[in-house]
Order: sequence, then structure tokens, then C-alpha cells
Amino acid sequence: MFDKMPERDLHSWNIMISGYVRNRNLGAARALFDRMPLRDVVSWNAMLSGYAQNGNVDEAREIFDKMPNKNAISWNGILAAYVQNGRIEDARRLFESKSDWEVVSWNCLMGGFMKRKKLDDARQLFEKMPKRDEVSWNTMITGYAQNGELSEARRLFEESPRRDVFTWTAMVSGYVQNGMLDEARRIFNEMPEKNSVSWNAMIAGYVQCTRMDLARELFEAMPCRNVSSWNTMITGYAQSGDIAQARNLFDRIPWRDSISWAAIIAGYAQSGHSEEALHLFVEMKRDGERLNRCAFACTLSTCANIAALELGKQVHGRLVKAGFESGCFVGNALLAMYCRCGSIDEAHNVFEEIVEKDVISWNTMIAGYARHGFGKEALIIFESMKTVGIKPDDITMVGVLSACSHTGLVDRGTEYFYSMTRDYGIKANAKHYTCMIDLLGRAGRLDDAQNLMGNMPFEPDAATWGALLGASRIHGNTELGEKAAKIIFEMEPDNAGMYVLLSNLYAASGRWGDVGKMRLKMRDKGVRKVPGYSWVEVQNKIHTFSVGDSFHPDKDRIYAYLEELEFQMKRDGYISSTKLVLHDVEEEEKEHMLKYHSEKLAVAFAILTIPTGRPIRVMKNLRVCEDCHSAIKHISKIVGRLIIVRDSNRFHYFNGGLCSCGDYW
DNA sequence: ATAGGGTTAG
Repeated sequence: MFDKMPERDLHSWNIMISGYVRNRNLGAARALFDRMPLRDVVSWNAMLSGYAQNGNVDEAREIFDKMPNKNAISWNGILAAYVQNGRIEDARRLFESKSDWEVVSWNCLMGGFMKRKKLDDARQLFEKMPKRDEVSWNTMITGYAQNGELSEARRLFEESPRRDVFTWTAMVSGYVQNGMLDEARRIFNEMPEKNSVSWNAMIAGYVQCTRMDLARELFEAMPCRNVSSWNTMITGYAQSGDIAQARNLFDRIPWRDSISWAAIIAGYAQSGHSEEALHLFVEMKRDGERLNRCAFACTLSTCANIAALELGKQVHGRLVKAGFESGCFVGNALLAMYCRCGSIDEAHNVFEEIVEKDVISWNTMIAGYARHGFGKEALIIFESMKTVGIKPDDITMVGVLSACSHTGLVDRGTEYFYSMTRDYGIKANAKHYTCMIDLLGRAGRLDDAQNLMGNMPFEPDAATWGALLGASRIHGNTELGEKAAKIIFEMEPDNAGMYVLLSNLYAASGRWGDVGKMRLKMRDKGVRKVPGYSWVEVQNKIHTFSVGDSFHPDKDRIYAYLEELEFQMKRDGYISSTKLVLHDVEEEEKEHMLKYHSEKLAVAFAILTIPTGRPIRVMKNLRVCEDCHSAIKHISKIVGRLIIVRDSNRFHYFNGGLCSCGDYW
């Protein structure tokens, strides 16, 4: 219609442009904008807000700078662009560059400060602003409530001249977010008027403390459910482990949005149904659902969990097309995906491209290098993080310490451990101690590890004892291993991994009688060993293998190839370390079982199907066993390929007969 | 410009 118009006025051009902007078709909007014979401030503002809402802050700024005249909307547009895209310091500078801001802009910057937990900055604005409206009050109340300052929130709530639904709901959700369910419910009951957001906030509260019964009650009782209500319930069921009920609701939603999809995908992903999760991602695209930032982040996280690199790359491609890649949130998810898929160089590229790196970006990169055994790189990142002025938090330090641990940097790790309280005010928690005990234990300093454990200011947990058990295994200290295991069994009688670890320790010292007892004990207690399995991604499809697998369609080819490899490996000097099998069986039988460990099957299959020259990436849900580790080293040399194995603990890069972990994991 | 649902580090 626009094309057929005999005469177009400025107004019709503007309508067209804002239409394209609304549909996020920025290219089309820009093309029209460039063709306009004459532009007014409305046209410029439309373009500005288009860029801003799609995260293209720098383009927005360019438009803003070029505008011949600016009105309050333009100024607020560029301010909001900075705020919404996390560039709060740019926003602050802009705000300070002039004085006659409208209330909306004050509120906008205040909200930005609140989101970044800069409560004092927000408060200063609030005190200074010439005129406050309800939004100003609500922003402050929300900010305090969401940052745990409930009494201050409550004070402002009492003080505020007018309370609307926003104010009340902010209080409900503040209490909910701080786990004060009863208080939340009291406010909820007192509300003069509720809307669906208020109901949803209360339901979300019950969901958080996994009271699905109460959540369901409210859900059924609420007068008008919207898609968020459904989404909350789906998430709740998924997180409480009832994926069937979650799916049931998902199938019954009258209107799905991209969040419903993200919720169900996350539900499947987190409950270990990764394949179904990816299947749904494909369905979602087919459904024509518009992918938003969160759907991307969620799907990337699924890819990261199952290390589906090829699929992850495709999602990355779509991300770039959608123009989301520069944002920090999605950027972090992307970064984590590459890290956890073992593509550390691409991870680093992504990291470099995140414009405003937050503490999570840095932590992810550090932990990524650490898991790859690139301790030095991790520490370099850590140092530059400090140079840029980002304050390390407790999670940063877990990454740093585990980097030291995986690289054997005992002295440096120790130094960081003792200086972190002094330098950054981070008190060592159980995870830090576990890292340290791991660090000392791996290095063979079992006495120091025990001493440190004795001096912990709190009781060691099962994971900490687990580190000691692991170290005992590496260094063959059966006595200490038994002691640690005994304590772990008392704490966590169902922790199958620990039984296996101890069994392996017995087996390694030839104590087959004790191995047998362990098996009986596991059976008596009804502990089931988590089945080990490995998987590879070949042409977008995930192929899963478990011990002695006989289900794969290519099994004959795989077994035949393994036989062949076995022969070459033995010539290369490989001796299978049969003493590590859980069972005391005849030598030959043991060897047979080992040969069919899932990681070997997956590696063999990958060599057969992935074109030469490309690295082979295999994932395993448990730690890689010693025999397979040694076997894969030989295989990498024989076939001349890079084999990357991600086990539950770290990455192993097998190349030319060696592994990046230096046999130290 | 303010309230609810999904998402990123370990």
C-alpha cells in the first residue's frame, strides 16, 4: 500500500519505519530511513529506539549524534539504550552532561542503578530529583526489596504517598525473593487489588520452595491466568523433578510464548533429557517462535551440558543474525557453551567480543581455562580482570584455585588461598577448601591436606572428603582412602561415586576380597552405580554409548575396529591396567570388559565417522578411567588425531600419545 | 521509566 501511494507525507514514512522497528526488521527500517526525502525528529527517534531495543547501542548513539534536533524523547531514548544494555557508566556520564531531564529519565537511570545493585547511587538520585512520581517510589521499593533490604523497602512502602498495584506486588515479590513466604502471603492477602502479576509472584514463591501443592492451589484459584502463570507452573514442576507434569501443562497452554519453550527445554535439559531438549528446540524453530535472548541462553546452556558443539555453533549463527551476540547475558551463555564444549579458542574469541564483561564473563573464562588444564592462561585472565577493576568474588577464586590444582601450581594456589581474604575480603568456603585439599592431595602432600582439613573453621562436607579420597587413590594410600570413604558413607549413604572410588582403590592394591564386600554393601544398601556413558556428536546427532554397548547400529564395525586398534596399541606398548576393573574376574575377561568401556566405543566410532583432520570430541558423564586414559593416548598416536575428552571433571587433550593433563587428574 | 515467568559462572 505504501508503495502504491501517489503521494507520501512524512507521517506515512514514519508509520512504515516504526512498523519495521516493531517487527525488529532493522535492515528494512534503515533502508526506508535512508531513502526519506525529509526526516523529522519522530523519524530519527524511531530509528534510535529500534537500535536501542535490539541491543545495538553504538548504532543508536551514532543516530543520536547525527540528529539535527533532539527532544526529550531522543535524550531519554539514548539514556535508556545505555541502561538497558548494561552500560550504566555511559548512562551516568550522559546524565551528568545536562540538567533538565524529565522524570522518566530520572526513573530510568535509577532503575539502572538498582539493577546493578548500586543502591546508594539510586538513592542519591531519588533524594536529588526535583519531582517524584509513583514510578520513582516503586523503583526504589523494588530495588531495595530485590537486594534483600526489606526493612528499607518496607519503610519506603509505608512512606509512599500513593500505593498502586505495582507497589504492593513489588513488596510481595520482594518477600518471596528473600524466602519470607509467610510475610509475602500476608501482604498478598492484604492487597486492595490484585492483578495476574501479583498472583504469579505469589505462585512463584511457592514454586521456589517446591510447594507445588500450594502453587497449584493458587494457580487453580486465580481468576485470570496468563501465559506467565503457566510458565511458572511448568518451571516449578520441572525443577521439582516432575517433568511429566511439566510437559502435561506445556501441552495444555492455550498460548505458548518463547518463554514457555525455554522453560520446557530447560526442564528437559536439567533433568538429563538433553536429547528431548534439543528436539524441542528444533520443534520451537519449526513452530515459528521468535527466538529471544533467553531462549538462546537456555538452548546454549543445553548445548553446553551435553557438549553439542555443532549445534551450539548453529545457534551461535542464528544469534548473530538476530543481533544478540554483543549482549553480556547471551554472550556469557555463548562463552560457557564454547568452554564446556571444549572449544577453548573460540571461547576466548567470544570472551574478547563481549563489550561489557561482568564478573560472570570473567569467571566463566577462568573456569573454562582451568577445566582445560590451561592454568597459566586462567591466571593471566585473572590478573587482567583485576587490572580492569572487576572485583573477584568467591566463584572467581574457586576457578583460580582449581586452575592451580589442575596445573599443579601448588605454591601459587596456596598463596592465592591465603591472600584472598586480605585482598578481596572473600572468606574461604567449603569449595575453596576442597580445591586446596585437592591441590595438596594431588601433589602428594597428603599430610598437609589433612592438616588443612583439620583446621577448617567448619565441618568438612562429603565433597571435601571426596577430594582426599581421590588423592589417596592417585597416591595409593589405602588407609587414608578408607578413612575418608567411611566418613563419606556416613554422610551420604547413597553416593555411588564414592563406592566406586573406594572399590577402585581396593582393586588397585589387589584387595579383591574388599572389592567384593563393597559390591555386596552397595547391593544391600540399594545403592546403584551411576551407569557410565559417553557420547559424540556426529552431524548434529548425538550418539550415546554405555559399557559393552550392543545397541548401536554400527556396533559390528566399531568392535572390529577396536580389535584392530587393540592390536596396534599393544605393539605400541600398551598394557591394559586390568587391576582397575570393579570386579574380580579372570584376567582375560577383565580385559574384555575394559575394552568395551563407553569412552573407547565412542572414540572408535568417532574416528570411523568424523573426517580426518577434524578433532574428535568425546564426552563422558563420569571421570575417565585410568585404562581408557592410557588407551586413548596410544590411539591418538596411532591414528594421528587430536582427541578431546570431556569427563565430569575436566578436559583431556590427547595428541601424539600424550595427554594435556599430564596424567595428573 | 516501576511489579510476574525463562537464561549465563561453580
